[in-house]
This record gives sequence, C-alpha cells and structure tokens, in this order.
Amino acid sequence: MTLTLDDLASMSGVSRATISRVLNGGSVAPRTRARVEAVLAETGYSPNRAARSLASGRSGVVGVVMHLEPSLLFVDPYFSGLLQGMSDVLAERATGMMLWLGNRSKQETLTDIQRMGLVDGLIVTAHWLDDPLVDGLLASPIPTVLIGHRREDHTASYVDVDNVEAARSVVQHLVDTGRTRIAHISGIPGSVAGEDRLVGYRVGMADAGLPTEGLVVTGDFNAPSGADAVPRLLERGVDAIFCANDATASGALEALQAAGVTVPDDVALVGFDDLDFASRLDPPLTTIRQQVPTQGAEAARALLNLLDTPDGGPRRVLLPTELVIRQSTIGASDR
Amino acid sequence: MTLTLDDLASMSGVSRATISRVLNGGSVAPRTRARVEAVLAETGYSPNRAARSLASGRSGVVGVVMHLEPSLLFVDPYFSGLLQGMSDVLAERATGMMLWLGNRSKQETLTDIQRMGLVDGLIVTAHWLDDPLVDGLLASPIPTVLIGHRREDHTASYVDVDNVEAARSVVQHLVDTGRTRIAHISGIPGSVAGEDRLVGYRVGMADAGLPTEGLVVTGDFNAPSGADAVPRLLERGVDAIFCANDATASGALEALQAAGVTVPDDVALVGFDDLDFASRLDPPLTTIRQQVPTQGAEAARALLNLLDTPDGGPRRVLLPTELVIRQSTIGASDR
DNA sequence: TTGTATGCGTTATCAA
DNA sequence: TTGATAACGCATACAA
Repeated sequence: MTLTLDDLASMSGVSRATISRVLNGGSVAPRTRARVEAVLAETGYSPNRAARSLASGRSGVVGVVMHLEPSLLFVDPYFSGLLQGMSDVLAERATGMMLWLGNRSKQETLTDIQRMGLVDGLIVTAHWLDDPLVDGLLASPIPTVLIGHRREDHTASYVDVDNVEAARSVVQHLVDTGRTRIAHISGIPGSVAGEDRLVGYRVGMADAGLPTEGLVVTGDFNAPSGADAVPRLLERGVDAIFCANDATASGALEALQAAGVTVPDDVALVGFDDLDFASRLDPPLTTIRQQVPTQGAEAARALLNLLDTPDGGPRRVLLPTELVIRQSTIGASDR
Repeated sequence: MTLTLDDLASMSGVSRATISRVLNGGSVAPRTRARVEAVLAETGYSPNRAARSLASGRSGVVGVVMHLEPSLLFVDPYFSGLLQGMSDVLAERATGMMLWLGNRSKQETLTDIQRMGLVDGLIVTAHWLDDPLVDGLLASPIPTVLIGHRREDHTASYVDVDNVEAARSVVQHLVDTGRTRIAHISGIPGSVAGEDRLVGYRVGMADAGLPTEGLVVTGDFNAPSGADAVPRLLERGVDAIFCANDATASGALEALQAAGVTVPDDVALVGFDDLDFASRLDPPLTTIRQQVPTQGAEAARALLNLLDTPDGGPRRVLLPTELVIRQSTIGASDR
C-alpha cells in the first residue's frame, strides 16, 4: 500500500518528474495537473519523508529548544502558550515540530540537536542574556530564531516583547495617578526580562524627573523575594511599587497588608505578566499583559521566513504589550 | 565538512560497508573495528539521518500525542511529568521525540501524523474511554502505546495507574478508621480515571459490606462540582467523602467548612493525585500519589520494546499508587 | 511543458 | 570477515 512516484506515474500516464512538480508547485500544464491531482486524491498518496529529505536536503521539521525545568513547562502558562502559537503556524505549512526540553546538560542538548540532523531550523527560548547553549546554537550553521534576545548581538533573529516600553508605561501610569516615590522590585539580574524591565523603569523615572536612589531592590521573580523587599522599601518611604512579575507582586501584597499598609491608598502595586491569579488578588492587580501565543506564532513565522530566504538578514520582532489597569493602582476612590 | 561513509572508507582503508557495520554493531574484526573507530572519533562523523531512514525504513523518532483540553494544559503538572519521564528514557536510546498538542481537530492530528510519516511509533494520552482520535491511531499501522487504556480493547499496548485498586484502598482506609457512610464524588463519566475510580469505590464498599445507594454524586474533576455535591451528601448523612481528585476535594472541603462541618471529626475527606496544594490544605488532605514521570518512562520503554520486537504482542503495564494519609482522615485526635 | 538521467548517503544482500 | 552493488523514493539539472 506504500505508493511511490513511479506507481503514480504509470497510473496517470506521465513521468515521475511531473508528479513531483505537481506536488512541489512546479510549472505544469493545467490539464496535466488536474489529471495528476485526481490520481493523487484517489490514492491518498503521501510522499516518503526520508526520501524527500535525502534528495532535497530539507527535513520539513523545526526544532524547539526550551531549556527550562520540565516541571515548569505546563505549570507556567508561558511555555504552553508559546508552543500553542508555534504549532498553529507550523501546522499551516505542514512543518513538524520537535521539542527539546532542558532536562539534560546544555552541551548534551547541543550535540544532540546537531547529530540528530533532522531539523531545518530552530526556535530557542533565550531568557538569559548569557547562555552557553544559546551561544553554541547561534554559532552553529542551523538557522535559529530566539525568543528573547542577546543584548550585544545584532546578527541574531529574535522575537521578544518590548519589556522596556512596557515597564516605562507602568511608571508613566503611576506618575499620571500622582505617585512620586515609585520603587521597583527587579527580576533576576542577567535575565532578559529582569534587566529590560529595570531599564524601562529607569527610563520612565528619568522621563518624569523622579529620583530612583534607594528605590530598587533586587528580586528573583518569586513571591518571597517580593515579601522580603517590602520592609526595606517602606523604611525608605514609597507610594508605589512596580514588581518585575505577578508572583513577586503577590508576595509584596501580602507583606504590605501584613504591615498594615493599604493598597492602593497608601501604596500602589503593579505586577507583570497578567497571570490568571492577578485579577483574583484583593485588590485586583494592575499588570502588563503579554500576548504569549502571538510570540510563539511570530517566532515560527520568522523562522519559516528565514528558511525561505536565507540571505534576507536577521528577523527582529518586538511585540507590544498591554497595560491592564486594576484596583491595585487606582482603587475605588479614584474613580 | 559533511562527511560521508565513502570519505571515511578511503580514510581508513576499508570499504563503506565495513564502516556501516562498525556503526551498527555488525561483526567486524577487532583490529579493523579499532582502526575505524579511531577515524570515527577523530572526524566526529555523524550519519545523515535522512539517508539512514530511507535505507533502513526507521526514523529513530517517536511521536507523543497529548490531545487535551487547552484549559488543562495550563494548570496540570501531570503532562509535564509525563514528558519528563519519557524524554529521559528516549534520550538513553538516542531517540528523538516529536510532540503533537491538542490544538487542532482530532482528524487533522491523525492525518498529520500519518502524512508526516517520520515517527517509528507513538505514545498517546488516552484519558477518554471513547476517543475517535485514539481509535484511529490504534487502527493505523503505527506501533502505539497508550497512557490510559481502552476498556474493551485487549490488543492495545498501554501504561496506566491502577485506579481501581487505588480507589479500593482509599475505601479500605476509611473503613479501617471507622467510617461507614462513605460517599464518592466521581470524576467525569466516560473518563478512564473517573470510571475506574468509581469502580474501585464500589468494589471497596462491597468488600466491606457497606451500602452505596444515594452516596455517589457525579462530579467533573473541578472544585465547584465538589462544593455542589456537599449539601446533597450531608442531607443523606455521610461520615466520609472520597473525591475523584484533589481539586474536587478542595471544593468539597470549602463547602463542608462553610456548612459548619468539621473535617475529619464529622466527615473524613480524601482526594486523588496528591497535587502540591493537597498537603497545604487545612487540614492536610489524605490522597493518592501517582508516580507520573514513571508512567511516562514506562510508556517510552514499552514503545521501544514494541519497536524492537514487533511480534511480541501488546505490552500492558499497570502501575501501583501510594495512599498518602494526612489529617483529613485521621485528624490529630486519632493518633 | 514534459521526460530522462543522475545523485542524495545509507543499509542490506550477495559473493568472495 | 570483508567488499561490490543494488535498492530506498524523491528532487532536480538538463535535454527535448
């Protein structure tokens, strides 16, 4: 039952090459094409991937490298959102997707992918500014699109959200609602998101002519680091805290309330990510919403693009975000 | 720099065929093998996958199909646990893994996989007793291992946890601690886990000579369905509630406490899954722990096994579970 | 527009 | 134990 081009050729009275042209969109006379397509439909033929790869040098499969704790893959909606977006786009082009998770050493992952030799290109999550795995992948000849970016690298293709602009818009919102002592509990130093959001914060503060001395505390994207930072910030006198993500904000919120501070009356609070729980906090959290599936989709598109026209130079996409204003910054009384 | 067997052949002074034998474990004279392996190591040669697939008919890649509700994708550590277990085992055999998620129609997924034609076998999550996608996959010639099982099918290979025995052991624990009016808030009818756990409940009750009339309420694996069931069960007089999963139990717990019922003094409560939050409820929840990564690993092993010896008949693995006893059934006073 | 012929890099079947 | 050599199924340059 496994048909070959030769079978189809004899069935439709044309040569093998013509069938191939019909399949790959070559130029074929309309009548001939119709006849061949009829046979194609009738037989339900589907080409042998291996033979096609061998002859063409392309596999029709792209790799996705997510070097993270596998336990986070489905727990953190971020990664499943990315996968969702990617697979939608790739499916349109009948392109397969292979997934590498980060449960092995980086070097192993790298050689694995190269030895495997069955991907035409890669999409790689790059959440750390400095990551040997990513450096290795970029150095290899495999066309690669990053999700996140490399600060110093202007040759790599990437898709990222505009963390800087998002953070700046948070600060502006706080300034617009009358806050002046605006603190930032940062993400992990060395992480793309952490550093960019910090930069955006500084830009926003500078734009407003506000000081930042003593108002930045280093966090780690987790709730406890948010809670820890609160006492120090209260000592210094703040009327707003912008946290590097929602988890940090939830920890900060708990600590603020434990200290008898009212949000937002005494201190406004902002997160980043708009995870599910953000709207269910009390008060609901003002935060930044990212279109995560869109990020995955754009990365897939960028890669397909790169594969189609290898000489076109790097693709760089910076996606906008959305400020979601809730009661943690404006309260009921401001309305 | 892309080496072929011919290159290696001339470099090591043997024929192409001999190199291939060295690579694939054929019989080669020790001295010859040593010489070839030296060249292999020196050059860092790695075979062309497409050519290998074409000649051998095998791809060295297995597919993983997780056709689940997108909403579950975001909350359930179950799937990442499975992936983790699988990828560990597959990595040992240098076998690649392709992932299909459930964001497209079942029929599309099915034809996709077949047309793609580059997997040697499949691992498929089968959480519904009746699922056209799974039926289609089983009907196809691709060797397939299910996670979960088909009630009527005795030819399919599968890995599942022993839900029936687990549920029976829950009932026995409740009976052993003096409960007699034991209710069950079930999972979704038609789901493998829901139905098997219900069967185990009935078996346990029958073993203990206890009646079940009016004590089973249909739930849907979510917290609200647990909360909804509680008033009805309290009316009928119960001293224990076994919920089909932890989420249902958390809903039930809230409703019980809202009704002024003390857990476990008045009513004992049991869940299933031992998710993170189960131990953090008040009181901590007695539940069933599954070794999810083990399930994934066993599924991968079963599939590799099936690929190695296709005539060996179906592989069936039923994994044991562990009853985790906490204060929601024994309380502090029972100690 | 179509057909012919060759090559892609392995594996596997024969002989030697 | 080893070496020729024929598949494997398709894409593609070239010729017609």
